[in-house]
Amino acid sequence: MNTVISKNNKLITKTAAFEKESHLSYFNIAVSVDCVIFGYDNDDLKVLLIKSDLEEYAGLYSLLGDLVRPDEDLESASYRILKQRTGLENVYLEQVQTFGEVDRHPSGRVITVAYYSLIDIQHHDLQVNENELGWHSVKSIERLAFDHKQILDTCLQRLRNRIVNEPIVFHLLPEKFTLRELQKVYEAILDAPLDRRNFRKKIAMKDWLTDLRELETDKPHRPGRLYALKQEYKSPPVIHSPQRASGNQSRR
Amino acid sequence: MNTVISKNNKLITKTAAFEKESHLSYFNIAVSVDCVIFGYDNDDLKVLLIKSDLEEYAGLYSLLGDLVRPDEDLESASYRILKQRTGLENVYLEQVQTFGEVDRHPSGRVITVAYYSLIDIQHHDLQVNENELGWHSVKSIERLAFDHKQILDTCLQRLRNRIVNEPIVFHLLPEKFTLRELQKVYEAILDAPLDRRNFRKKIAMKDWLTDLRELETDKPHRPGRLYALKQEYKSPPVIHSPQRASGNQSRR
DNA sequence: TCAAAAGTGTTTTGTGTACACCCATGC
DNA sequence: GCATGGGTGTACACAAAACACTTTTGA
Repeated sequence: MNTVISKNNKLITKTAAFEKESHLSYFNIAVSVDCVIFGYDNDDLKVLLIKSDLEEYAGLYSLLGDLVRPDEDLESASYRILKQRTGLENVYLEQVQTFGEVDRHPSGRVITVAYYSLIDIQHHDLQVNENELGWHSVKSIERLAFDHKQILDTCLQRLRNRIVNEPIVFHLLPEKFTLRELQKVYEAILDAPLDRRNFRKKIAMKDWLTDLRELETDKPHRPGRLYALKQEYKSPPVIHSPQRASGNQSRR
Repeated sequence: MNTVISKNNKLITKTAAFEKESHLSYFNIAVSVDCVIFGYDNDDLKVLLIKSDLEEYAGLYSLLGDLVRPDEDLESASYRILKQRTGLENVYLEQVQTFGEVDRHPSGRVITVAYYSLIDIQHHDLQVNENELGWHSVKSIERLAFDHKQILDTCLQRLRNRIVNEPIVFHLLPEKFTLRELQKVYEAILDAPLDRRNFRKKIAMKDWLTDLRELETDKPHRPGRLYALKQEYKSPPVIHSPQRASGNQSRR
């Protein structure tokens, strides 16, 4: 934005300071971030929710979010929430969409920037159950506080689109995993069964994995090979969620 | 729609009221929308820009944007800008991403929600040139005020992804058009040449068009057939930009 | 020896891509 | 009759999808 149109439509050059003064009255919209924190456990895609503390939504759960502070970036706010709630620092985070309907929040005008995040549910040291914070099966969720059901649906759809071409589901898994485990993650996210041979072929083509030449243990059946994501794809978390083209472009 | 919540609104419980009070100091982030308004003319993708009126960015152009008012939705703000600047009301609009770095705006903390829009450049009745408002070839743009170059790039990437599967480029064209004109729009957006026969085959497969059984006129060569987008795809503008799956899903 | 899952290939179908010739029109 | 773009089909390569049997392990 540059600009408010002056009444007489003249081009007025002004300093930023002046502009700030003249628009102080607009500075009364709050900005929050809401994080859809996905985890995977027991062949099931989960999301981290907390009991809403607003009476308007008594009994309903909501996503984890907080107001953005004036001196913090949107991503920083999301990482702050993730750290607070899960104790994790290096997580995958992607901005999805901003929800800003006038009446979406009963406390006043709050627009919220939605992020989703993928974490290894086994691996965090979070304070689940404190404040009725806990994991919920995504499929079973029917209502949430605010417009959070819509936000969840939007983020889930984005996740489904992303996993096809981007090596990100690995954030949900431990370091070492079998192809069966990987397939089950995909099936849980897509909520659809996949053909085993075709799945393995497709994953092999992506060339994302290293064969660790180890076998899983303590399974009551033939053990599977263990794989890990190749180092080059273990990128640091995405700081500024980029647009990704649907094909063809370079990889860092 | 309710607007700003009054201080003594009964619906606000202690908790909500307390939350608002305790966070009043956070209510000083401004929210803006910025619109990347695309047009198509002379085989070239254009974007509508205005000379920045901030001294910090003297001489640079910027996107069209404005602060969001406390009582207006994000989309409403975008439509307001579009109406103001182009006179058009029923335009295609899609939310893309929100940019919120602390220091992205010299006037203070302003986070901005980026939208892109597609309009028929011939058809609007806009006040171009007033305030140095005008169309610029997207390819030629090297710098913009603020982070607007990044916003433009992000929106362009989104547009490129969308046009493959969604019948939206038609918003850039007049009602009737030939397949050559359509192909040129795709080439301009994708910035790549396309094979004519393959292009026609692909468009035919989409089944988006009606053959009007008319020919273009006044061309110094064999006239092409005129087509129009099928009525069922002439959807009203997208109010709340949805997530679209990348494949496989049903078509209305 | 049984239960459970691992591992593996071939065929068919559809899609993407490369490529060349004749046709209709205005000038 | 020539310049300009309109209109069309085929062959190949590759990816997606359907589909079944043998192997390995622990209990």
